[in-house]
Amino acid sequence: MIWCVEDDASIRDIEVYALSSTGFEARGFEDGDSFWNTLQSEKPELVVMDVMLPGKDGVTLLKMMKQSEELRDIPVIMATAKGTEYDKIQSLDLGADDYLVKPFGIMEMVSRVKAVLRRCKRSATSTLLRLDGLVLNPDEHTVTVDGERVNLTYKEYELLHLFLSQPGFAFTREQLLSSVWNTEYFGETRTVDMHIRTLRLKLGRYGAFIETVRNVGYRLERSYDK
Amino acid sequence: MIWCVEDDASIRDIEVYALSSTGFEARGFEDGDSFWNTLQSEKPELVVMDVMLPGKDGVTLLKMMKQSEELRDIPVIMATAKGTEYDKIQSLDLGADDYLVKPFGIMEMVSRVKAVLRRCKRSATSTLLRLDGLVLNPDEHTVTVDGERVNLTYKEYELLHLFLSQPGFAFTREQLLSSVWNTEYFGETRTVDMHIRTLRLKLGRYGAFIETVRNVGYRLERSYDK
DNA sequence: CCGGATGGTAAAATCTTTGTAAAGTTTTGC
DNA sequence: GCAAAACTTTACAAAGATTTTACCATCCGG
Repeated sequence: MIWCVEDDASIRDIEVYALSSTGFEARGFEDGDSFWNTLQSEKPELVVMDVMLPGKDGVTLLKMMKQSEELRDIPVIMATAKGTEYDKIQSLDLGADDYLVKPFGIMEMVSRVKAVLRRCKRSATSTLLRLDGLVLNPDEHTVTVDGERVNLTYKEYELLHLFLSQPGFAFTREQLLSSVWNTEYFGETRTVDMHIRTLRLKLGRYGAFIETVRNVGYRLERSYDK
Repeated sequence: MIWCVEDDASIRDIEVYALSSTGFEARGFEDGDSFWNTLQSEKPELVVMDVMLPGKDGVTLLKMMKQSEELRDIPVIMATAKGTEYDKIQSLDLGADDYLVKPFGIMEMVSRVKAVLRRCKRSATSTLLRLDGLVLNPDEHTVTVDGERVNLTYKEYELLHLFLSQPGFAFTREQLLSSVWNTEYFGETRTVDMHIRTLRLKLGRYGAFIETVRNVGYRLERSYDK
C-alpha cells in the first residue's frame, strides 16, 4: 500500500491512479493531519509526500515519522517545488529516501517508487540481527546457529529478538514481561526464567551469551571477537 | 572532524569539499596506512572509508578499529563498489554504521554522514557514569576498570552507582543503608564496611578512590586530572 | 604510649535469587 | 474433539550474595 500526501486534488488523483494501474494499492490524503491520524492505526509500505501541505507540513511530518521507532522504517519520497534546493537537501538529511522535483512526470514518480522499494527490500537484508554465528532473520522469522536452523517457539523468538536488538542491555524481568508478554508484572513467577532456560538450551554454544544479571534480569553479552 | 579514506583523488577531493561546505571539518587520506598512523595520535568524529584501498584495505582497518577499545566507538561508513554485496554484509557485520554503494551521489554521502552522527549522538546520550578509567554503564548494568569488565554484585553496583552520581560527597553509613538497602538504620553492624571492602578490592587501582571519612562514612574521591 | 573508639578483615551462618524438573494448564493444528 | 506443542506454575535444589560474628589494626586524644 502506497500513500500519497498531496493537497492538490488533481495531482493526487493522478498519482493514485498511476500507482494503481501499475499494480500498487494506493491511497491519497489531502492534508498532513488526516495522514498522520491514519498512520496511528495503519502502516503503508511507502509514502510520497509533498513538502508544502495544509495542516502539518511535509518536513514536520517527516521529522515526526523519523522520531517514531515504529514509523522510522517506512520509506518516504518527498516532492518539492522546483528550485527549492534547500528543501531537497533538508529532506534527505531528515531521512527521506528520495525526492521528486515538481513538476515531475508521473512515470518518473512511479519508477522512483519502484526503485526505493527495491532498494529497501535489498537493504532489508541487512536487518539481519546477528551475534557471530547466531543469526536472526526477522523477515523469515528464523534463527540459525552456525548455519544450523533452530526451532524456537514464539516467546523464545521474541526474547531473542529483543536481546539482539539491544545487545549488552540488561533487561529487568519486568521489561521482558512487558515487551514479550505485553503484561504487567504481578508478583513472583518463574516464567521468564523458564523461557530463558529453554532458549539457552536451544542456542547451543550461544546459550552462554545470555547472562544472568543477578537481582536485575538478563543481558545478551556483546561480543567483540572478530 | 570527518575523515575520508579513499584512494581515488578526485572522489576524495569531492568528499572533503562537500563535507567542508556543509560545515564539517574534513580531511582526506589516500591509503590505509597513513590513515591508521594518524589515528594513533588524533581521533575523528566519523570515518568514511573505501573498502578497496592500497596499503591496508578497508575491511582490515575496520576490524582493527573495532578491536581497539579506544577506536571502537568512532562511527564508520564503508563505501563499496557496486554489486559487491558480500562486502556490504561483511562490513555491517564487522560493525560499520552504514555503507554507501558506489557510485554514490555526494549529497547522499553527506546525508548519511549526518544521519549516522545523529544516531550516534542519541545513543551516546546513554548516561555513562565515569571517573577516569572507571566506567559504570547503567543501561548494561556493567562496570569497567580501564576497559576491563569487573563483576560486581548488586549491592556493590548500587553503592558504586551512588558514589559516582555524587563524586566527592561524603555519605554517612545511615545514608548508604537507606539508599542502597532501603532500610532504616538500626544499631551497629559491619555490613556497609564489608561491602565497601569487597568493592574496593574489585575496583583495583580505583579502590583507593573510596575514602574512609572517619566518624562519618565514605566518600568517592573526585579526580582532578583531565 | 595507653586505652577506647572506630574501621578493617576473615570465616561462618543465613538468606535470597536463580536453575531445574516435573506436573498442570492453555493454545493450536489437524 | 483430540493430541501435540507451548506455556505457566509449583516445588525444590543449587548457587551465590549478604549479613553476622568475632577478632585485629589503627587512629587519636590525653
